[in-house]
Amino acid sequence: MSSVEAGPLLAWFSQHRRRFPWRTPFPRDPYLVLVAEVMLQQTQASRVAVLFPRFLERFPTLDLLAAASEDEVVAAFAGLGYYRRARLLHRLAREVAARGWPRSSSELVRLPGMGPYTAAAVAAFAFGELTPPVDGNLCRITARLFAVNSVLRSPTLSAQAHAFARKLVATHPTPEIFEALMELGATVCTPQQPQCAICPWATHCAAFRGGKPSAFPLPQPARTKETPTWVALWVENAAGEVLLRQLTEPPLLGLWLPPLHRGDGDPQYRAAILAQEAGLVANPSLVGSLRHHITHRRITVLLFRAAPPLGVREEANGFRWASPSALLPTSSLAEKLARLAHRSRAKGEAP
DNA sequence: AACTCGGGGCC
DNA sequence: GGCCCAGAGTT
Repeated sequence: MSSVEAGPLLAWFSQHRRRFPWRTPFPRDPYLVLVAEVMLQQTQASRVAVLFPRFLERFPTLDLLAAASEDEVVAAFAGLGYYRRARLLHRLAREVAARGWPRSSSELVRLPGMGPYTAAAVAAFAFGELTPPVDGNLCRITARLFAVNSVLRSPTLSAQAHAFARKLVATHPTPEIFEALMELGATVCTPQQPQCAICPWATHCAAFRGGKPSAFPLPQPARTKETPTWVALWVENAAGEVLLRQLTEPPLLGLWLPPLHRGDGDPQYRAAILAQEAGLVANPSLVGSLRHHITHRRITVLLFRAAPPLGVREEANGFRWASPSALLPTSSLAEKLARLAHRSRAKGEAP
């Protein structure tokens, strides 16, 4: 590990640091660090930068988050994905509101939603602890610097990354080192086409000297991919409300969406089943399709439209009417479906 | 150790 | 298209 030193990294970071709303001076407000780090789990910073301010406006303090209902918290997470994070964040807020903040990573890691990475990050950025948060960036940098033949999230590579960061921070004892490492990984030592020409450590990097920096870490084993077809039913009443149903199993468990049929069979028949379950007599008609990706699934959604029931605003079991702006736990899929429904209506297709 | 869980950005 | 992202929980 030898000649790789923190100095060049910190010098580079001082010139190339990106501005993010959670990057306030150290030590940071633990609540801000918490929300940012949970959102950043498996989510690119540019994406979090869009939704982080909205969430903090909705829940400015940990006590307000703890006082909210779980559904309100999940609704504020809409569009971020991995909604289990929102539920765990809510549980965590209630524990901390009741008992106060643990200040060490070894205690933080026992809280819901806090794994080794997030606990170390909160401890470092909010409380000054110098235990390295080991994330994908640090692991990738470590794999390249030392030509480690491991896949990204293997225990062996994580251990080497932890040891490397610990040596670095020993010479410059500031949590800024950890943020600089992540920034280098996110903007220079990137997964594909790393920018070795501007890397402060290129001359010390085994992967760079070997000529193929992107060969490290080793590629992940291929995932099996599914390409299911879902059927969705769009029903809008005279008040402009849309019929929604809560999903009772993953994926998207607990979220409110237009009624979905996620089985197999003839699409028109599946749409008729949805209409029947919703207590509708109208015959659904196809209005269009869209693609949606979640984890290893590449989903085609066929959207059908059906007329609302006349008169009474009935809500069959598990269904409810809601205006598009209603604060319900939902997915970005809901917005895609709404856009498709309104496009098709604008083109004059039959309701 | 292997799976599951969203969604978007980037090639 | 395929790959990956400031991971954690469950089996």
